Amino acid sequence: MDIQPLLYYISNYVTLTPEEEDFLREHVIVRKYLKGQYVLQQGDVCKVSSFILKGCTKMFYIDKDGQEHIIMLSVEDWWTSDIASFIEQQPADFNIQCLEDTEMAQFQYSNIDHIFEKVPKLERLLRKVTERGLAAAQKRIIRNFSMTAKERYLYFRKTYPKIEQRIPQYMVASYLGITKEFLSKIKGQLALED
Amino acid sequence: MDIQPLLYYISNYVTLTPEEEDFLREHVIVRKYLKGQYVLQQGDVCKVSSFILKGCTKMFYIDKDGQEHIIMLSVEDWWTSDIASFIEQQPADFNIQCLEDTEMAQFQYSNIDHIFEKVPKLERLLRKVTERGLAAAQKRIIRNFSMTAKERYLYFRKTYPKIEQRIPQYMVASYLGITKEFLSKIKGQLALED
DNA sequence: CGTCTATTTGAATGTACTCAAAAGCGGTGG
DNA sequence: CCACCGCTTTTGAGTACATTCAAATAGACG
Repeated sequence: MDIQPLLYYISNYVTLTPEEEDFLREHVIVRKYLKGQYVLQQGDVCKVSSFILKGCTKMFYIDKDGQEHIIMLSVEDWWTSDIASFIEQQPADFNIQCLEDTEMAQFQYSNIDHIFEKVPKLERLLRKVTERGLAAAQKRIIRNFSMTAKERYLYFRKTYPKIEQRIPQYMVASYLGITKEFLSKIKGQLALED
Repeated sequence: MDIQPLLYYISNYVTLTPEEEDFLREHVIVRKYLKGQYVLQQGDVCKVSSFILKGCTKMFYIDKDGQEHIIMLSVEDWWTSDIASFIEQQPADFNIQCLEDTEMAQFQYSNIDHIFEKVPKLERLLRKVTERGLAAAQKRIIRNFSMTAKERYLYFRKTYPKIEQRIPQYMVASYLGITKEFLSKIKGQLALED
């Protein structure tokens, strides 16, 4: 598979010349992972920032009690990386694991400055993508503060209907910041209400 | 006051030539606000991204029950803007208000593309700052999921000791996502433990 | 069909919230 | 200097939302 979905995605932000597209093709790595494979493990340095061409991943954190907390669920046309580890090249706090067989286009830390220098439009792209990510993270913080678990679940279901169908329920619970048992009870309640 | 603190801050990320510094000086607005003044109000479009030269601000959201939730507390050398509103030029969900007399260096949406075109290093700067902001926001989401209110308060106190002293306790509570009453009880508990 | 994993259900518990009232604190004016 | 005002913090009782733990049920897959 080639990077067509990435090129199409990029065209929503900036317009690349054919030469720039070729340059990009030569400088990103297309890589396939199997379901269950780790793209990054807590403690390792995050060396790539990945665009998902096909498949699905979770980024999660294991806390001191051994509990898993999902920070982010990513599907096609989303990015995934432990950005703190990537920019500082320090050991990652987070894990990234594939929930399906997954194909990614990966930007490597080792040549990203070179890429940005040759094609400044890509730096613009990454800036804009990161800005959106930050805006989304801030709104998520607010939702976690101002909504009940039930409201957050309904929001999730409405906003990412496709994702809910692709992953087990206990992962949705983890993404929402609640236990799997409580999400089950919420769903039970909602079923009664209809 | 001039933009010296901004220039010094920038030097941690990129190295500007004297000409570029002059260009920057001519293209940012230095603006003073009094304590209590709003930099941005929910519903208005966020037209500037502000670097704090001196003072302190809160960015907050008023939910449907009229409750205030603080997303971000900013002091000297921090940025503040409703980034979602700024990048899309859509009505803001958030308010930004000064907690002290405050001076800011402001980048305007209307000429930011021009600034980035003339001094690409500034686009690099803003990309990096945004990346850090995103990394911090993700870690905050995780803290809210994996720590109790007491642990979050201790983390806040340890990480931002200066900020705690500058703002009323009920705002700290709002930033931590708890009620002012409960934070008071946590502090009572901690006082007993020593 | 059996095994493994995911989901549901229930009882007991805990963390944090609501509401109401009291106490503390800083500034202002008499 | 003290009395009062407004605002912030503290305290307490009752409650709500969500968790823990244990057990039962359901689903997926070989």
